[in-house]
Amino acid sequence: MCADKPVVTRFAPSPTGYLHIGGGRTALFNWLYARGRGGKFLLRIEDTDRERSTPEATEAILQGLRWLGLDWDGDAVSQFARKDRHAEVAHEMLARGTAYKCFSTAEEIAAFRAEAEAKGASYAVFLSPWRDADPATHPDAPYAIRMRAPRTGETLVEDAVQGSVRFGNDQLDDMIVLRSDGTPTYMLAVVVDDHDMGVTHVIRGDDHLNNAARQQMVYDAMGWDIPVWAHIPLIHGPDGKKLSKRHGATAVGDYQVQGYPAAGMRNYLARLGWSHGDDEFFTSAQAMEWFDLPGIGRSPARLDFKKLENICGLHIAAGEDAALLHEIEAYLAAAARPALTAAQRDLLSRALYCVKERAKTFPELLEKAHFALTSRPILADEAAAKALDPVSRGILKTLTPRLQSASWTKEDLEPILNEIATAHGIGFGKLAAPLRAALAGRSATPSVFDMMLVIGRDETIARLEDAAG
RNA sequence: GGCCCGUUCGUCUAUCGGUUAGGACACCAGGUUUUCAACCUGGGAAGAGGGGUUCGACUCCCCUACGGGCUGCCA
Repeated sequence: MCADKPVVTRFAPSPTGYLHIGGGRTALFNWLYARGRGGKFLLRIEDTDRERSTPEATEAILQGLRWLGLDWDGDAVSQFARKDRHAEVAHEMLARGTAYKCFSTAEEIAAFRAEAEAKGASYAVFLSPWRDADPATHPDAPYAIRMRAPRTGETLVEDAVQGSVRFGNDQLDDMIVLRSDGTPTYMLAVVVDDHDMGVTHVIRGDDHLNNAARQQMVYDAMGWDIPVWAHIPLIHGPDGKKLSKRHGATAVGDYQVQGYPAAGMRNYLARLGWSHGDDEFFTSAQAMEWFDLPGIGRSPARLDFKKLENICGLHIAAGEDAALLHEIEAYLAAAARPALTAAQRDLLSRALYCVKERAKTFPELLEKAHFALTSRPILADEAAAKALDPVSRGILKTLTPRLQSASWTKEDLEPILNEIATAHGIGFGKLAAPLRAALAGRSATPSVFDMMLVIGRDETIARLEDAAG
């Protein structure tokens, strides 16, 4: 264990697709843990599978991390680029006698497994005949390097989340560390890289819990310190099944396109499988301060979009205007929606105060801010059009002259509108509906006063005259 | 098949042997209201099942059921 050294964590995705939301949470946990302790958060791209790894996928992953605001220290490490070092370690294991050359072919192994299965064997651990072979009998043929794993006893994995987990060594085979083509396997590469990168805490999905036992054997074989393990449960879909495409958004990028704020995403994801008492709504700074391994739960969590939206709404409402504007523009670009014009940008920033508390996502915020972003003539949607009946239009007509001379403050506008309503024997609500329709072309908008203040007197009067006809 | 992990309201979770099992989201009913959002009040809602251990188990142990993971010259 190396618990007292400065913390170094890492996120190690394989670039075979987009950044999965579960991967995003794993990255978040590593980031929080390191950042909260003044440690380092490293990124390593596990691209040793040349068939499936693509540069596009790598870029998609980096993009997802950037959007989530998870910054890593130094440059992302390419695992593939380190293959010579992996091979070097494999040969060192050979020299130490903790690994051996295995000349069994893939066909022989497949045949062994088929036979074992046919006999209904309880397990099919392949025992290489070369483990104890005399080197003099080695053929002049390609060979894989297998680790000489202990055959008896057990391997104890001390996990910060799962507790002490024991594995019978008879369940673990002599895994291959270097393939016959000289390339390293994942089991070797992770260990070598984590060791060389000085990783002290391995926080990853619990699908790797079993792997930890075998990886420990490599650490032992090389005499290296074993990191603190923390295997976190996977995220499931709303139905409790493993999260897959049919659940909708599985990629981090999908959430950006749907307009969720990154701060809300971090908050929600942090709360999924981790808790700090009853705290639900918090900033990333607080999360860094609070995040700890014992707070991580042991059972898989389901995605709950309603709660995600709720948390996101709170973050939008609490957001600082300039930052929100920035993020909204990034959202527009990501969602391939038209960018804001300079005028729209200005209007939106003035409207933010009255729309940010009423939206859970950016598209919703934009819809609420429609009155500020649109321009004459205002097209009323179906519901709004109904509010503009002849009677209402007549009332609007009597309103405009009164607005010409009003000082443009809520204090002054409020009595005027109330007077008009009373004069026509209607409640304020009956007046607000056509006003909303005339000003925004919508039936759900911010307060009519706020809209008037944001777009100003001239625009207000022009829109009312348009609607009054 | 074998090995490993998990199981508290619908969902996320608190509880680390003694609580009327708490909070949040969602839901329902009221309230406020200028629509939406927000907000306020109230409500229903949980320890998978069975054995132990203990004065006392959600909490510790065992079994079963269910869910998940691993079992590759993939990562």
